[in-house]
Amino acid sequence: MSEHERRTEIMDAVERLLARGGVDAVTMRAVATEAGVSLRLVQYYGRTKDDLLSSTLDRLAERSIERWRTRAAHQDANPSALDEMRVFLDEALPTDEESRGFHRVGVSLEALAITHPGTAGRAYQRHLDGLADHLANTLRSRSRLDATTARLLAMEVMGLAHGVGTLLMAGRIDEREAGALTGDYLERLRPRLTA
Amino acid sequence: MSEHERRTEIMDAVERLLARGGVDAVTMRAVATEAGVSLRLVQYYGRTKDDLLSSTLDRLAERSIERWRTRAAHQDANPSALDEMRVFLDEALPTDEESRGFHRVGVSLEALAITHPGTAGRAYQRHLDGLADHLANTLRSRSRLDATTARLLAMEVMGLAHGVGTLLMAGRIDEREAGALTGDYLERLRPRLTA
DNA sequence: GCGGTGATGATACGCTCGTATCAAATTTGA
DNA sequence: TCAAATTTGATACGAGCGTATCATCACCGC
Repeated sequence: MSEHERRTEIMDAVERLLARGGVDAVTMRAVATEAGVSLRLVQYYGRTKDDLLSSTLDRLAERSIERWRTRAAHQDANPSALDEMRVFLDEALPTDEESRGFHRVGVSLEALAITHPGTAGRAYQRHLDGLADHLANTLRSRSRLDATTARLLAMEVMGLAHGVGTLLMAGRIDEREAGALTGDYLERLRPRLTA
Repeated sequence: MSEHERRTEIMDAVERLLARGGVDAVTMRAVATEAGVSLRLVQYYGRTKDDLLSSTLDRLAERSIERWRTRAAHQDANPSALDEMRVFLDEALPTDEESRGFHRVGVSLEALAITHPGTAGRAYQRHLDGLADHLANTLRSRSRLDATTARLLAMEVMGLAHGVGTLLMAGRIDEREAGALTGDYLERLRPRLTA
């Protein structure tokens, strides 16, 4: 097996552990077991735990942007800004096991970024920045918002998605309520995007 | 010193540690050092770590509701629903060190609730429920929203506050931008609350 | 005065963690 | 082909954790 494949396999194991139990579940030994290799191997490819975590997180950040972009591409050929926001919110809300795993990663990463602003925390900030750029660019190209307003609105939608996602996962609202909530939110947003 | 005072002092130490470094920073030994007592004493009053954490978190949840309510009481004698939401968002956003500590607690608690739905996680859910009830009641008494809509809007505002707070603490937006963001959000909300 | 009951302190145990060490196996290049 | 380099494996080490144990101290009704 090539070096790159091995490394990919190990990072896959890290991702699965992250999605299942958050950042606490990622120990060198757990990664080894999950990947079906020895502890030494995890050390060999990941050098240190921080290295392993932050490279995995970088890969995950790229994937989360890609995920939303490809989903948007499956929509209408020329979706409105409101449509794009709707797709983003639908995609971001943890309604199936995969996106719940995604949200679990995001939340434990968020905690890491805020309480231990080190290597891994920086990966979360890159994640947020990448997502915000994409959202803001989308808004600008599909509405008449200026750059500043678009960026702020992108942040608002991201914040809402994160917060409502947490309420959903904590069982404070159910999936139907989350849909009604975002639907109403988007209706209030409509005049701002079509003006 | 009475039993109750000792217990209070130890819970205070837990709160300070929580605000400073999140839930990871709360170890039995760290609590002992922070409170200036011996490890044995922390065990004596807190029985087990889970007990200590969840009782401290319950106290904190009550305090967070109280905090917002007293702040709202300092406003106009008869504030509108929109005013109340504005006060809540201002209060919830982590703009000073105290509210940043609060947010740090909330975030690491959120992670705990989602990845380890045990004793401590349930305290977070009580926190959310208490806050949501208060917000929804406020909305109902000061607008014409029906109970269902009011509850959903309360959830939306809570979610937004949490998400935007995280963006603020992660340094993705600054305080001025957060103010502009919530200001714009509330303006869009106005017709819904005054209709 | 004093025995007993709760409060306090010092220390130990068993576990898991990240990381280091050392040896064996495998691949590689001239 | 064979020595050097790379890759894999088993195990050890020291630190920090939650918790348990055991001895001492202080108070208080009698």
